[in-house]
Amino acid sequence: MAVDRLKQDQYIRNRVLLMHVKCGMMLDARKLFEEMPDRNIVSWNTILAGLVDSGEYREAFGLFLPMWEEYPEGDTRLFATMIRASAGVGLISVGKQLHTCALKIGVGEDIFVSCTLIDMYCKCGSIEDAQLVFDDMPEKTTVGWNSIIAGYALHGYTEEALSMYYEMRDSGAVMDHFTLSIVVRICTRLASRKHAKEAHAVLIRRGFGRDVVASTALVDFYSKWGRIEDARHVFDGMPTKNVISWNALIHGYGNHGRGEEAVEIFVQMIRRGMSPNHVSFLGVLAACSRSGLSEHGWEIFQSMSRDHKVKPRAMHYACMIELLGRQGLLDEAFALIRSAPFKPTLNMWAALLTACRVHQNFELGKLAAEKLYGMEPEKLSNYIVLLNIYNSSGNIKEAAEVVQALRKKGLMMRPACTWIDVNQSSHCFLSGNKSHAQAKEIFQKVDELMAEIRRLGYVPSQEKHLLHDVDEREAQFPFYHSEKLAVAFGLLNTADWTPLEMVQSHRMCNDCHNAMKLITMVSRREVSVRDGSRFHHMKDGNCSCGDYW
DNA sequence: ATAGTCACGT
Repeated sequence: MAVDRLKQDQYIRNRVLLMHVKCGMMLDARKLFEEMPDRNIVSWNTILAGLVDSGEYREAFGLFLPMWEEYPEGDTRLFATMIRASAGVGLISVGKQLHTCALKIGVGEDIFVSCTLIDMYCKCGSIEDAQLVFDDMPEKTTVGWNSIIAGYALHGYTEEALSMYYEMRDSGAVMDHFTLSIVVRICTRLASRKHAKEAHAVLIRRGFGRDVVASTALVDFYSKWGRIEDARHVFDGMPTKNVISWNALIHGYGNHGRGEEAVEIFVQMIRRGMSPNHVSFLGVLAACSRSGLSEHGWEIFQSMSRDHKVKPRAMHYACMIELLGRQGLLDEAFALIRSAPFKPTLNMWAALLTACRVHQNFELGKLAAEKLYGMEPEKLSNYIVLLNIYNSSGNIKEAAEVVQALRKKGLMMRPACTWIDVNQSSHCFLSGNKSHAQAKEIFQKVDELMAEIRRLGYVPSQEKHLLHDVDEREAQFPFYHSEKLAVAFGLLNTADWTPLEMVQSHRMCNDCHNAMKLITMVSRREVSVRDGSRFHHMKDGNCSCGDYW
């Protein structure tokens, strides 16, 4: 009788512990755990999982050995949790050791352990080890597939990730809302709408249309692929929305140059009682800057810490610097940099540099560029920014020196590339590259287009662009930049009036931007170009970016 | 009774 009572108490104490853990009340949870007279394996696992969930990895590792001493036969839950902790700290050596131990004591084959191992190896950078674990799984479970697919996507192996998804589908494995969320994210990074539409259809058919995460992924997808109305439609149909959903839509409107709507959504979000986070502010401030809504921008910037307890970070400052920069208020922008309550960051200098590039202020621009160069000489993007200003100001000698320095450090520069979706398949173009089957026609078409737009007053730039082509000398001039090849290819292979949609790895150069706008006039086509951070919707000779990018 | 995989920004 008394034993039953004790057991019952232990059960209740574990439930109370779990409740605290699930509510994130880790201080109380730890206290409860330490004061427990009768800890069992469940108590240990509960507290450990809680610590890992809240990112307290050090504390979790501190409990690992004491627990193992108490239960030397090992436990699958314990190992799954600790492997998750090593993914959290990003230490593959720790994860490997746990993997070895798990195998030794015979819990390494467990499905949960295998799945966390796959995830851990992916997050720690070894997709090969993850693949080995996956291959060894006697039965490929849904979570196993999800983890390996997400891993490939995480590492930028987008095509591989997509083909693994189809492999999963064909294997008869059950797909869940996790799978489809991952696939939508993969589609977001691919130059094809076909797969995403299919994923969207599967999602609805399988009854995951109401899932917050999958729907948010769709909102992001449609907005990144130029279908902001579709994004809005998905968003409006979501029964529950969280901060991330709102943020996706705010960023979507901002990226489409529709600042008023971004602000409207932002205001609505607050009205509905949702607390904006730093990502929300990033989106709405960037939107204000791009649409020239400087008053809204300043008001929101000031409301951050005043009303919402969100401290402006460097990127928020960078947005405001951009906002000033667009208005040509370069000195004010410089003053804002100096007034920041922290050391100015790269992004802030980069924003100033862009403003200087557009407004042709090379003096301040050079200062910004040198700041950047000095701050993180090992970082590739700094060289690119510096290269940009040298390219833009025609300083080919300095640009070449930057490229030299870059090579010396062994930093790899990826060639500029543009994808275009034509007749449901995606084509990739590299600047100056003649390997495409239609290369001859394409180059000819570019020449024709250039001649046509010259009549509209286009003057080809004489600048050289080392960013585009480090190795191919003949393509150093911007005539055959990847975006020009892609647009020529699109015009050749689609019916009149078909809008052209392209994605590229890099920011368009001035010359391409100019040429592209004029091409929309001579060809009577709409062209949209997306780079890493914005859309250019071009029509009748104008661009949605307002010539500032 | 306790465990694993997903979505927004840089």
